[in-house]
Amino acid sequence: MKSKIEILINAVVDDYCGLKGATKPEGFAYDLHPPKDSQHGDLSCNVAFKLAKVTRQKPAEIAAGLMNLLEQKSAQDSFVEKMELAGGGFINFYLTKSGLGAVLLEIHKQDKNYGKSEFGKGKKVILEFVSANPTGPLTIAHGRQAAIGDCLARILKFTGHTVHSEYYLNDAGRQMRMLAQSVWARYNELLGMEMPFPEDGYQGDYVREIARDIIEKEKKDSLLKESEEKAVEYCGLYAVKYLMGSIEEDLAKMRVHFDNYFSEKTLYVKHEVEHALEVLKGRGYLYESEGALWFRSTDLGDDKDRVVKKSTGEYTYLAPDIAYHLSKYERGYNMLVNFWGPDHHGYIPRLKAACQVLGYPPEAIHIGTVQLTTLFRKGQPVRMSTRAGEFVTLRELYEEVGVDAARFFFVMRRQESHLDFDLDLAKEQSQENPVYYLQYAHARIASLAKYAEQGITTKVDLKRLATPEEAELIGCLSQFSDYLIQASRSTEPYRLADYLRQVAACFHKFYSHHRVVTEDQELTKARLLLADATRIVLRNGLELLGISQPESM
RNA sequence: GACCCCGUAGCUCAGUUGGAUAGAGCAUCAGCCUUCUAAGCUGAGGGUCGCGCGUUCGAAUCGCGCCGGGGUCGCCA
Repeated sequence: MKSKIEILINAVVDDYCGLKGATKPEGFAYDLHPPKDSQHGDLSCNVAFKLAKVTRQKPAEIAAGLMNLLEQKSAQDSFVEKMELAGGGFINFYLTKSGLGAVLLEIHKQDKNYGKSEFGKGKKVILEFVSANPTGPLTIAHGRQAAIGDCLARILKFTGHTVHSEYYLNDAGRQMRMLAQSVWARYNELLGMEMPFPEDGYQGDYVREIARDIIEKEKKDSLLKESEEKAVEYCGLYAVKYLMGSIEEDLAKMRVHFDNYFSEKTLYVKHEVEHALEVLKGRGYLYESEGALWFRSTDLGDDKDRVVKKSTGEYTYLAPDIAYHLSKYERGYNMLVNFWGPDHHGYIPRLKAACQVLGYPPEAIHIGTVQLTTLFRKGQPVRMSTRAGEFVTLRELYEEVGVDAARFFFVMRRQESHLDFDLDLAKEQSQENPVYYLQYAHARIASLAKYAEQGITTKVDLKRLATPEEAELIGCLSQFSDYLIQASRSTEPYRLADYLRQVAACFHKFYSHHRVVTEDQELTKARLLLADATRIVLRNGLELLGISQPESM
């Protein structure tokens, strides 16, 4: 219904501008959505306010002019009950009951596709997230990034983007060497050899487990016969394989999907780092100073130029990263989304600068951080320390609270905000737990199915859905696609979680005010259709969040 | 010192990118199950949207300046 009114308004705006001799600016936009207060109709439009700047008139005056034109055009339409001027320039639409309820037929028809859009048509997105170094198990922080990234991937696909999700695997560099040496040291230790543990080595128990694994499953003590260089290299490769196996298992359990794991090492092997620096050089963004190579990132908004190749001849972390992003560009992706930990915050300007040199327009680059999570137990923060090797892993978390609760809690807040994660609440099967609130609504509806003897039918009299609770619920359901587009545009999946809570709230309210199944067969059919439409929205939405949709609870 | 993020009810947070009288949940208090799932619903109390200017038809939202909290600033990764 909304789209029909939108078409109407667009036509009228054009006419009106023509009448006033004004030109509608490029990208002219206005709002049309259900107002907060249902007294203001079913759909409220602020187009007159927006036009005020164009025609330089008072909003109320414009609104009156638009109303005239609207009345002429919509005389033959049956879905608008009445239109009203209000609030100094708002145009409010009151839909007929069948006009309002028409969305239910649409939902029923589209079913699994309801909410899809072509918003992202033509956008090929490469979505990079988690990218945790394979130097230990995934932590809570990675868990949040994983949940948010995966939800966004699902949402972007649903709104018409082509999406490729990727994990950048840092399998080269200093941290890898350190890991290899740590494992090698533990290997020696387990075999009773004297060997000092590296100063900045990884202390966690898992390092010893990897060493033990090598001894038991692979090499026994044969590494001792190799040269140290070879032995350490072997330990490194084995450790990465071992840890990535564990990481991939965690991600699979969390229902997080990656289309690809991109190895940093291949960038060196294929000389893509040199290639990337050549590209920078060719475009005039590279210079030499103090024996090092610098990227002139200040030209593109960074506050300092950055070294890409040290005077020692080694690359900095930035060099392979530029090469990686060049690969993204060369693989044809025209939109970049990266989720990083908050510690990488200061790194964003330089990479954005690099991406612009590589060919991305600024508006195609979405690099954001996901803030940390603090776990709470019995009202007290759970202490986590990576250094001491005694941190709460992602695995411990989802084994304790379950994947549904973990995913929901991780995405329910704006990712730029710090998250307080209440473990007791997430486990509690009670009214306080927000994830159950949604699932409960779904289960309640599912239990109604047995009352629909011949199934859900669309041959219903929509006029029977006449109460405020029904109108509110229908209005809410009709906005699904809007919220998904918003979530896509802002790359913020929490907006979907928030919307679904609204849907559930509207449904619970409707359900407790009115009986669905009554003696009145016509009313029953109409309400069953409404309930089923709600089920479809909840199911599609929960699926996008990667949360199960129980039939009973 | 520079830059970034945050500041909304006692607590945790929304607020549809500038729209109408700022909303939820928790907590507190008072109610609702012989009828479809009470993991739910209804009602009450609770606010200088950190402070001050400005931009305009209109500001919690945008700009500038303060105050308060957090973070980042390596030829580390």
